[in-house]
Amino acid sequence: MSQRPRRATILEVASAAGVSKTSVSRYYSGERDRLSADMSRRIIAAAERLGYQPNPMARGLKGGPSGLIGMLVADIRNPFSVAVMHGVEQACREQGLSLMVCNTDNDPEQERKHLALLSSYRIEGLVVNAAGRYSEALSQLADGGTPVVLLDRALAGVDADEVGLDNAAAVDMALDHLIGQGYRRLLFITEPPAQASSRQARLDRFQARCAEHRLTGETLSTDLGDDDALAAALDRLTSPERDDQASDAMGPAAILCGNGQVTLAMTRCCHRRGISLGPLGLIGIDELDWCDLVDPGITTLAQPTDDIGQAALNALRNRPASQAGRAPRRLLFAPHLIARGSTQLSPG
Amino acid sequence: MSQRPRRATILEVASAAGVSKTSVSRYYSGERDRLSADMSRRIIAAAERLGYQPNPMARGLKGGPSGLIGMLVADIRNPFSVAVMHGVEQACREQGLSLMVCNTDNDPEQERKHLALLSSYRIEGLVVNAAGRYSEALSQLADGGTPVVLLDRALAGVDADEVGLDNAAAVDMALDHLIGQGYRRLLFITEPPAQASSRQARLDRFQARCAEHRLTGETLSTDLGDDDALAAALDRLTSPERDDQASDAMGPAAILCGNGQVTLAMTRCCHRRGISLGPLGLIGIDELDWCDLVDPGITTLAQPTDDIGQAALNALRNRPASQAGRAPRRLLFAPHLIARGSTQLSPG
DNA sequence: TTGTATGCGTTATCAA
DNA sequence: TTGATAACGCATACAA
Repeated sequence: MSQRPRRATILEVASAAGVSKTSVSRYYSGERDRLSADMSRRIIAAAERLGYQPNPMARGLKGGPSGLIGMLVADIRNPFSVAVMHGVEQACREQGLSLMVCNTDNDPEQERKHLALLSSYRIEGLVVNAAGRYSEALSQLADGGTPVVLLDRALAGVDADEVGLDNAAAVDMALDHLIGQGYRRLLFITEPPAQASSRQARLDRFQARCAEHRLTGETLSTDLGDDDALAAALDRLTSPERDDQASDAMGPAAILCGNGQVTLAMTRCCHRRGISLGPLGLIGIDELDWCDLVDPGITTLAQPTDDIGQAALNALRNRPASQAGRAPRRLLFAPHLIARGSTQLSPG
Repeated sequence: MSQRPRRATILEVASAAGVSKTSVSRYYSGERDRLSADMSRRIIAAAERLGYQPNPMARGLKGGPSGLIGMLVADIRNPFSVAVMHGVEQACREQGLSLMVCNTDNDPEQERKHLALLSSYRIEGLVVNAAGRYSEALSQLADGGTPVVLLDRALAGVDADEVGLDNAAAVDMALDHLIGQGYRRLLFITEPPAQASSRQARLDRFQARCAEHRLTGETLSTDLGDDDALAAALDRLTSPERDDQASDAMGPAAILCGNGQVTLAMTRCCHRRGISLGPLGLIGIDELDWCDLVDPGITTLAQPTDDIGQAALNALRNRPASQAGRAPRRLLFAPHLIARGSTQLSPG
């Protein structure tokens, strides 16, 4: 409709209200109490009429607060990431902040670009859940004073707090549950650990605890791309034809899936091969929509994603002014066991 | 590490390189060919050393291209939205654009805020998948010349193209499939149609086609909040105790779920009540991770989400300069039927 | 081919 | 309590 739909500027509002632009600026900078009632009235009237809204770019140029939080997500299609993002978002809303999300799709180049963008938009904080490599750009941002929180991964050389799952506790819970249910031969499956510290942490803990308990604890690292690797591991676990000893004597077998993606891939693999769960144990880290729906129900360790998201934003905001030399904080959350049929040896 | 981690400015690069800032600006504005080799070399060296990167805010202030595409998502936890977002993102990457995503969580206030933000960041286009109400802010943005594409919903009064599923074709496919499989009593379940035009379109088509075929075609609109509504509808459909006529004579019953969320809720409802699918038909619009995993497999109509995402970005970019009076384009995509056990009357 | 000067919309500093 | 003016970092018309 309108011929000149360009957004009104502070100057236009000022002249329309018959005041100086400084006053208008003050009004929008939260110094309303320092303006006379009459002035406030005229400003708001003019602004209303012109549909004025301060331009964040110009604002940002001057260095004022942007009210912007950024979030970098490695894989937007991972339900866990989305769930946490939702938590961050809720927290932002409560504090009147806006959240901008960039998906890097595990592409370092994208990560760099998005980082540069967010940084130049003067975000007041950044939640990062990106590829686990060291990032020069990220480090620069953190050194530049922008609070950074690492989500679900640690990154050496970057001055940032960490928020995520208590991986050791999670693995312990999984193992205790499996052992308590009578499983004795364990297999841990993970996506490549090099890409995320949490994967490595879970893997390490798994191996340590298995050794402690003197249990057979094998591990498989795969990118889930080829079903064959999963199938092979499955065969090894389920077929009792082993050289060393009679595996039956060693008791039933169970799989611990390192995250939701693995749980999906593994469940699918079992489903295809007609392997029924329960007799073969299956427990996964991360709760998913469908875990109560597929056959005996998939036992999971649910992460408190909302809490994690909230904590991430809090860590961003409550950070002590002087960071120098301070050891990064680590906010770890315990998971919640949801026991279902897939870890029940005999159908209840 | 660095004491003065503030990002380097064009001026600093210029003086470090011993040239004027204009030349540096030119270098970064794609006019490198108009600079002498020597100058280019010095500029890039200085920029490299200082880690210089142009400030998009300052750039944006002047009105240059921002290389930014915005996307508004109503519910980030909806896998369909995420899948489309991924498509948009891929397309952006190919064109060297950055995508910023804001989740409105179906909150009009959030939508308004995010819209204002994106708009002020001079986005070159906006993909909107938000609540289906008319939005003054959105309309203003579109009138202001920013290309807008409506995703999966129409919005009267907004000058924008539409991209999404061919809802009529989808419902037709579903109905043809169900009827072909022998189902005769049909129930369509949708989330509140008022919130999204696509829901209404699917509902309308369902009713029209059922009338055409002289089939019992009931509908249920629910927000999925209470399981009871679903359960009641289920009972009505499955229990043959009806007043009008012997329902058995009318043949087997099937449910068409209006989207993925409905499919999930309905599958869960059936699962809880021990109703086996197949004998009760179930088909859902939207393919989901777990559809091949739960009991007989859930038949779905998969949307070509990547194509839709691509098309959305294309619509944004290839838009004729003068929009005035032009009827909005409508880019509709046909779904792809994935037949599974849930629409097979007798187990194959 | 290179440089100078000006303006983009806002906030901050200072003066009134 | 208010206003004039100088930055902020960059692009661009214009001059050299």
